Amino acid sequence: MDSNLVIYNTLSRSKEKFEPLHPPMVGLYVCGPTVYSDVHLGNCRTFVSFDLIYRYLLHLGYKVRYVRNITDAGHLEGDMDEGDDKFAKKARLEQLEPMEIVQKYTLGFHDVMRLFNALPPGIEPTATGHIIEQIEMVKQILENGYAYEVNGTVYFDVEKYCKEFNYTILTNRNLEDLLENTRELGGQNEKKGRLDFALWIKAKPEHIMQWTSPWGLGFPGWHIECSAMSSKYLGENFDIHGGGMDLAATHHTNEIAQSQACNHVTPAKYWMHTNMLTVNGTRMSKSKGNGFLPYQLFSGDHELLSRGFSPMSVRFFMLQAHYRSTLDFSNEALEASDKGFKRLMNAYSLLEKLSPSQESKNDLKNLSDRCYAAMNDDFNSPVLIAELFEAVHLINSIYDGKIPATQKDIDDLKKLMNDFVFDVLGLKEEGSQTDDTAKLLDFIIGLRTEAKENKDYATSDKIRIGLNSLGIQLKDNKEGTTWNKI
RNA sequence: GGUCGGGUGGCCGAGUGGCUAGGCAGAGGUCUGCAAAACCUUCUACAGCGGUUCGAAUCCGCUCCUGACCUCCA
Repeated sequence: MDSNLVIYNTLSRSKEKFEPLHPPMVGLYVCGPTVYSDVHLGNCRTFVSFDLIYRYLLHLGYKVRYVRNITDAGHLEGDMDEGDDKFAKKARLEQLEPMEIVQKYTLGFHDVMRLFNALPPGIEPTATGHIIEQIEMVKQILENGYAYEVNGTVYFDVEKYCKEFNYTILTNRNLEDLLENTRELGGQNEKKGRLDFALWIKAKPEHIMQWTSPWGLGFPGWHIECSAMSSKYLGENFDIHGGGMDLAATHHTNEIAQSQACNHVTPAKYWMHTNMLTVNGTRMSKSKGNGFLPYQLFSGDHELLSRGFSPMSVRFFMLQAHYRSTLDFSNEALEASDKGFKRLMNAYSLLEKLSPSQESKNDLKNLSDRCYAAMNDDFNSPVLIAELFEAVHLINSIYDGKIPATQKDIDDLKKLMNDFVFDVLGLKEEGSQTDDTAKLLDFIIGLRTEAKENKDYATSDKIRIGLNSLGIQLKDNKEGTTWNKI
């Protein structure tokens, strides 16, 4: 299990050789979605990025336990002192039970992940299913002296924590600046320090989601759920913790503090953060209202889109950028990716039709090595894709009879494409045709070939153009006519 | 205001001291009844100004522009 994988660790702000704590096991925790509305595309990018990471770790032979939570409780909205729960609020608006909201959007999230061909995590714990664990953790933090209770709410004592630990270790911010510049929250403030955050929040009587605790009826703070669930399933110290970059400064910073205060150990060895998806250079986010919903993208039902794009084209589009770079979203960029993706898949389908030669000068080992080198360099999928287009070029040339290839070359190419296109990048062929369609098309193509042989080009063009308008593209080659969906 | 990132050809995006990815689009050609596809060729950029160096898109400095976080967000 000695891979040459190098991972960028936010903790050190540098690339580090990946050495799991207990090889060949790898513990991977990713902050999942808050299920009070539809996932937007920015969320999807993060989960597609971690799907790539998960898939590559699996491909290398690691036994990965992948945990991704569902936040379905206690996620505060707006001012902390109001103690409003997002689920309860949305429920009032839609006249639904909070758990109906949770169920609806959890199912929607899973549907979208399936469309993007993202592997499901091994464990997908919910915050509401782990109230006891969260309470236990809060109790331990209180016992260790890093928290205090005020009127049924428990706060984490950041200033005390700072005396012993580096609170801003993830983002390297200056503590005094933070103290000076953090917005003073309005209303009567119960907190001792401005940076203190809630571990447990007292619920108002009308609050629907609430649980009994040693501090009365309430609900957990946002940050504690990830700490409780990651340590439950992966241990107090595990390999990789991931999430969107926007979580680093607050959520992950507080997770580290909670784990330190509770278990006296930093939770994860490697912290990985994926960058944002932007629209016209600005971050796509729920609060900005410029987020795309996945179904809008698939159907083309959005003012910025000229048409719909398939989930695999979008996945390919995302993978053409590195996970730590921002990716700007535009109709034009999607068109480009869509064509590139189809070209890649077309080359794959040609693999079955190649005829081998006795000799060749192809160096498939070298190409394969370059593919691994790309992925080993912090999961550099854009470089991997560039290498795969080398393979596309080679396959096309072999098919055209311009470059000879032995049967072994062809087998190696198949393995390369299967390994990287399907297993690692997680792409798949779309719109799989039924046998009936294929038979039908073979019949129609036969008619057209007859027409062509009779030089009845009016009929053959009519068939070609007609099929084209139905989304079937015909291609005349030396050996005959092939077709593919546009 | 503080912290951390960016600015790469028509577009998207890698690279991060010399070998100057890749995709899409554009141009020319081969093939073809036409078309498409494929192949070949071509177009060849690193915000600006200085500096270091034999050599810089890559390192350093300054300037300009821009993004994220600091407040719920992947």
